[in-house]
Amino acid sequence: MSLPHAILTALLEKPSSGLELTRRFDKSIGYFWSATHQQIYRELGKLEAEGLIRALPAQQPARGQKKSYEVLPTGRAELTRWTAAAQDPKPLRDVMLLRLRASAVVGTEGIEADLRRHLELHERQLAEYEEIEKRDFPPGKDSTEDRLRHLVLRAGIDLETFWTQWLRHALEEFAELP
Amino acid sequence: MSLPHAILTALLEKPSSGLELTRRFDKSIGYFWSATHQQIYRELGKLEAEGLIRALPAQQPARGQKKSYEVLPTGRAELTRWTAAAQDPKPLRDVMLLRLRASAVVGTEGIEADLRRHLELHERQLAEYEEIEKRDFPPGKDSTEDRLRHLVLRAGIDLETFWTQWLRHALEEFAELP
DNA sequence: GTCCACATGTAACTGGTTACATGATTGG
DNA sequence: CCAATCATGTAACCAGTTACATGTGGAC
Repeated sequence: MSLPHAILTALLEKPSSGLELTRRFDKSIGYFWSATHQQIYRELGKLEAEGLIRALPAQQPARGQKKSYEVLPTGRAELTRWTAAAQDPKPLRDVMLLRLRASAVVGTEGIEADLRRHLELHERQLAEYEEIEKRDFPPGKDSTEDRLRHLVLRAGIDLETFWTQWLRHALEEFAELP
Repeated sequence: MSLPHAILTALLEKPSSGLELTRRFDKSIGYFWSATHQQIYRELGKLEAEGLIRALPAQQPARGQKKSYEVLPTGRAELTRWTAAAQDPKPLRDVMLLRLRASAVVGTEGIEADLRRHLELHERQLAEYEEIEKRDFPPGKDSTEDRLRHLVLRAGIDLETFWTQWLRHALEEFAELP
């Protein structure tokens, strides 16, 4: 039950239409909560039906016509409640680790190339995050909002750093394998 | 499509019944691919229907009777194929980061306590992993299988280390917030 | 007028979660 | 014989994914 709250957050930052939301998810929020346009439209419908958001009065009708939404007070209240409520961290689920474990049983043939490819992907992601940090959080800016957003970006940077380091370590191990 | 391969791996390590698998998932493999007994039974049924595993001939019938499975050659081949095949890393999805981002909009009331709780949980998990490392991977043991399994455990340790450090950093930031 | 990009949606499917049902075995 | 535990399973639901459908408006 997190997608509706991701949408509420995005809409509070700026009222938007479904496609605008999709685009913004591809950027900032999507870095830690991705969503496709189908998911977003479905969820917008539900949120409107529940009275947490409403369509901005402009062009009403349906297909092909842009429809923007804004958050209602009940929606803000729900987001506030959800943000403060305790939630357990989800257990890790990682395919590469599973494959590595499987390779201990069926052999390591072929997996090394994909480890290398993943390393490249994570290096690219890390570079992108560091670019954003340089652009959006130069030293000195420190409103509460900025500090919180910077903290989230920091998690992304540190996570990608972890992966690149671990993947390099893994590749070294592979180089030594008989 | 990873649960069947997680099960194949576990069954190759040791033929087991559904409940035994569930227990072993709660330990080793479940640390990076968790599954409930319902999922496991469903998947065992599918794998048997596809001819990748078979029930060990012992007691046949149904409810209440233990039923153990072993992997057939086709199953091993499928696992080998899957392990070597390239797969893209899944984009990150983390609720706590989303909540932090939301708190930049609706206020930080209440979230700090849960950050603290998560820190404790991750510290406990880290301690557990380090215990396993001390027990199962003392310096010197280094068969290929051991090295691969150690590599996977290392990822768990480094990930939990990342989370504890990041959460401590986050709590320090909160302490400084106006 | 036709094509393409923009924009909103529907439908079917897959995988994971939650709640519950049922039979077998064993210790008291 | 009864309760607890072991063991296998069903059903309903929810969220995310994939494929496709439909309408609008502007560029050429």
